[in-house]
Amino acid sequence: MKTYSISEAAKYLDLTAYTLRYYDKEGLIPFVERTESGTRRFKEKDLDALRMIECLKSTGMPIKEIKHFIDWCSEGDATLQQRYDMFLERKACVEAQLEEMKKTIEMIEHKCRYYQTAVEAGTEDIHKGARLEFPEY
Amino acid sequence: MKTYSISEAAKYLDLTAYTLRYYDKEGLIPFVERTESGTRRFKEKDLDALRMIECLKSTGMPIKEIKHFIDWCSEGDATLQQRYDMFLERKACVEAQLEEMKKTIEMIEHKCRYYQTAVEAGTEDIHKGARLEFPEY
DNA sequence: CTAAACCCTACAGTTAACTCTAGGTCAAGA
DNA sequence: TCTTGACCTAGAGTTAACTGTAGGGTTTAG
Repeated sequence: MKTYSISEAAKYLDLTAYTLRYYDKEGLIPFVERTESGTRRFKEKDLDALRMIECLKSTGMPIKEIKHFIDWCSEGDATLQQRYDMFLERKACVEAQLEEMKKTIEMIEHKCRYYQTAVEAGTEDIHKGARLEFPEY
Repeated sequence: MKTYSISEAAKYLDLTAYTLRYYDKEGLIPFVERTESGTRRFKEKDLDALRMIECLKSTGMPIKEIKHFIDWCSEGDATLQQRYDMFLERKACVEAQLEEMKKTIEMIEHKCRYYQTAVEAGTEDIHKGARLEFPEY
């Protein structure tokens, strides 16, 4: 079965070897095995788990909470409900973030239009008389 | 014209007074005026500017870069193009984030289905034979 | 008039998530 | 054999963005 060194794994995951050692120290990847001399060997399955960790991280989940999930995984079927609840909560969280992001895009696009007009006119004064526009900033 | 104290402003913006003082120290809100005795008074317009700052922050823009934008605003029409470019870049950035978030939601939803089935079955073994499913984590 | 509840600054402390250094081991090529 | 490069650990350092403290001034309700 093909395995990867820490720097190869880092490259595939777009992380650094430092980061992977840090994750290991924090208990996120207890399943990564070592050679006799102590070198980590990452399996395909380990990379998949790390992709899941990166996914959770991208939802804003702190590393300590991700560790709880990893611990639950090691504890087996007794923790299935916790893990299910966790993912439901993550789903709600990320969907809320999505809504926030839509509002952000609205505001940014508004500003793009504002500045496009201003650049064309050569001055911001063109917006000074507008009723509900942001005047500056 | 109605104005707000730092703690009132903090309340409306869902921030703390500490954070507003910190933003001031970092040069994000040079436009906020003071009373004779040195107390900050926030105008409606200042709150709008702060909402824009929060918007930029939510796109992942660091405070030092937001300060550049604030500086450009103070420099007037000569910096319109920079500001326009900045918002175009923010737009691209946040749209990329949106795409990432869609992938994240996909993965999380997959896990929700995975664990729902497992909880119903009382064991994760139900997924052991699946071809392209993640086996664990 | 006084006491509580604000406000201020300067600066120290915190937290998360890395990031790097020092000092050492190990495996492969010239 | 020797040297180069990748690996290891422990632990220190960094960075961003707050968060809190100490010491002092001001405003307002009773």
